[in-house]
This record gives sequence, structure tokens and C-alpha cells, in this order.
Amino acid sequence: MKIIYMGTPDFAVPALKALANSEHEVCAVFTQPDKPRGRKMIMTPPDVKVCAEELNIPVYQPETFKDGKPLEIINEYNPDVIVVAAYGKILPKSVLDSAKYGCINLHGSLLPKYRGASPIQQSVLNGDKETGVTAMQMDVGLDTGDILKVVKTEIGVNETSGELFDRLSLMGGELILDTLSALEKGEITPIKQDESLATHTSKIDKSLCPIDFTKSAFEVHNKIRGLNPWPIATTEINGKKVKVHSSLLCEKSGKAGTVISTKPLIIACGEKSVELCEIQPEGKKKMTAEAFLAGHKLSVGDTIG
RNA sequence: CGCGGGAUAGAGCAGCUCGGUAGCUCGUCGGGCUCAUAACCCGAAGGUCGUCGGUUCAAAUCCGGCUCCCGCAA
Repeated sequence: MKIIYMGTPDFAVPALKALANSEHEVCAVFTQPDKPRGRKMIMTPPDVKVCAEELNIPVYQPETFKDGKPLEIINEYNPDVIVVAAYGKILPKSVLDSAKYGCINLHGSLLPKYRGASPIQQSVLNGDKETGVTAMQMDVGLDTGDILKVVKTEIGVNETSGELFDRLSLMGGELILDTLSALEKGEITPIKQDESLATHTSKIDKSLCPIDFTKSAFEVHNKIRGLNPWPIATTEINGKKVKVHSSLLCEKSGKAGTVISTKPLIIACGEKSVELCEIQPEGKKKMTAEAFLAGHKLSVGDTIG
């Protein structure tokens, strides 16, 4: 099939590569405009753009679809299908209808659960045991289209959002190939989403970062791994902000927020406790809890958070 | 010129205000104790104090330039 691909971050790269290396033809890639990033606000191209250029595929970065230009470009290519993965723009109906097979979206959850911006982080934050990737026929709603094909996977108890992202993005690459070939053979029966089961996720932002140690160890642990690799859960130790990159569940219990062991570093929660593994004080690099303890006064019974 | 923290032994920190012998915790190595140990005791190795220059009898410390790392904000 002749495909136009739309996607932006690293999550969307494996599917693009999978398509480019298949019998299908990716004739053009749409992605977000370059944006300034990082401390120095350096203009950085999206990961998908970098990948597309390596594959010698033409790249388009329209600011908006509100004028008709992107549609004109699409119509010139006359694609069989448009594949969308974490593109970050709302597509108007005219675009959704512009290809023979319409627009197919790869979404990082088992729809209708976790529609919206941050399905993967949300599944980790909630401590779900299972998630997956859904290939969906896009319609004008937000992730409301008919389900074409789904692939499921278990979430590890210590798996971070970043690790899950990597796995799901690879699974998404296989899923889109399967979906397209099944579509061509007419083997797919679109399934309507059950609206009564639908849940939504909003964008992740830093207001989620502070850890509340009065919550259960499970919830604390989920927050720490769910917010990794970004924006990273935080707490306060001796009045200084400290990022907590990784943790492990621990059975011991004590008064919430107190240090109940320093080797390893274990903090009591509302229920049970968590071991803090890798932490990062403000202005410093990430370090192991052991290294942190070597140079900072912190003893059993002290309170953090 | 967005705001701020930082660079000292393999790791993490103190020392700088007020210049004068390089210090702490951990790790490493050696020895001891112990049924045993990641525990405890004794000992040792390991640093041109990020870099360049200035002031000084003397600079980790004071002054100026530069490089790199990080947090916030976006």
C-alpha cells in the first residue's frame, strides 16, 4: 500500500521503520515543526523527522491543518492509507476521509480505556497489570474510532513508563503491519468502542511529581516508575528537592515518611514501604541512594517529604 | 545576555566567610576477630583541589577569563 505516515516523538519511530522496511511504500511523513528544547532552547527536530530523513522520505511539518494546504499535499500523493502515531495534531474530517482506507491510529492502550494524551504513563501510574496497543480507525472524536486490531502485553511490577514506551512502540510497529495486511485481505471486522468503559487521560505535568508518602507503597512506587523518564517523581530531603528515579516495593512498615533503613534506603509509606534506589538532588547528577547516603546526613527515624 | 546550584581520591560530601600540613562517610587492598557475615577492630594505597591567568612569602581558599555538568523556567 501507499502510505502517508504522521507521527512525532520516539514512540512513533519503530512503526515508521517497520513500514518503510516492508512491502509497503511510505511516500511522505508529516510531523510537528521543529521546536526549541532543553536548557539552551536549541531548535530540535522531532525524532520522526530525523528517522524519515535517514530513510530519504519527504517530510512535511505544517503548523496547522486549518488551511487546505496539507490536504492538497496529501491528495497529490493519493495514498491508500494514512497511519498516525502520536502525531500531536487534530486531523480535520477532510483529511480523515482523504485516503481509501482512511486514517489508522496506533494508540498505546487497550481502548476504550485511556483515551487521550498519556495512556502509557497512566497505565503505569495506576499499577495496571496489562496494557497493549490498539490500531483504530480514526474518526472525528478523540480516540473514539472503531477498533481494528489489538495486541496485549503484561506490565512488569518495576517497569517504568519509558521501558513500557519502548516495548509498546515496537509492538505497534508489528501491529500496524498486521493490520494493513489484514485490511487488504478484508479480514478485519471493525469493532465499536464500548462508551460505558471509556476513560480519559490528560497530559502529564509536573504537578504530579511530589510524592505523598501517606499513600500506600504501591501507589508511591507506581508514581515513581510512572513518571520515569519524565518528569520524575520528587520529594524533599533535609529541605532540598530530590528527584526519585527508581524504587522497589518493600514489606516493612513504619510511620509514613520516615526513614526505616539507610542501607538500603527504605522509606515508610501509609502502607508498607518503598526502597529508594536512584535519586538526584537539585543541581546534581543522578546517583544511587548508597552514594547519596555516603555524603549526606540521614539516619533511621528522620522524616523526608 | 532568562533564574539558580555545582566541579576536591573510584563514589558521595566537608573545607572557602577569616589564605598557612588535604579531611569525612563509603568503596578498594592488606591484616585481625568470628561457626559465619554486607557486622566489628587495626592498617594501607589512592588527589597537579575542572582549566588558564592574576594578587601574595604562601592560593582548594581571594580576583578575572574559559570549559563542562545539573536543577528551575520555557
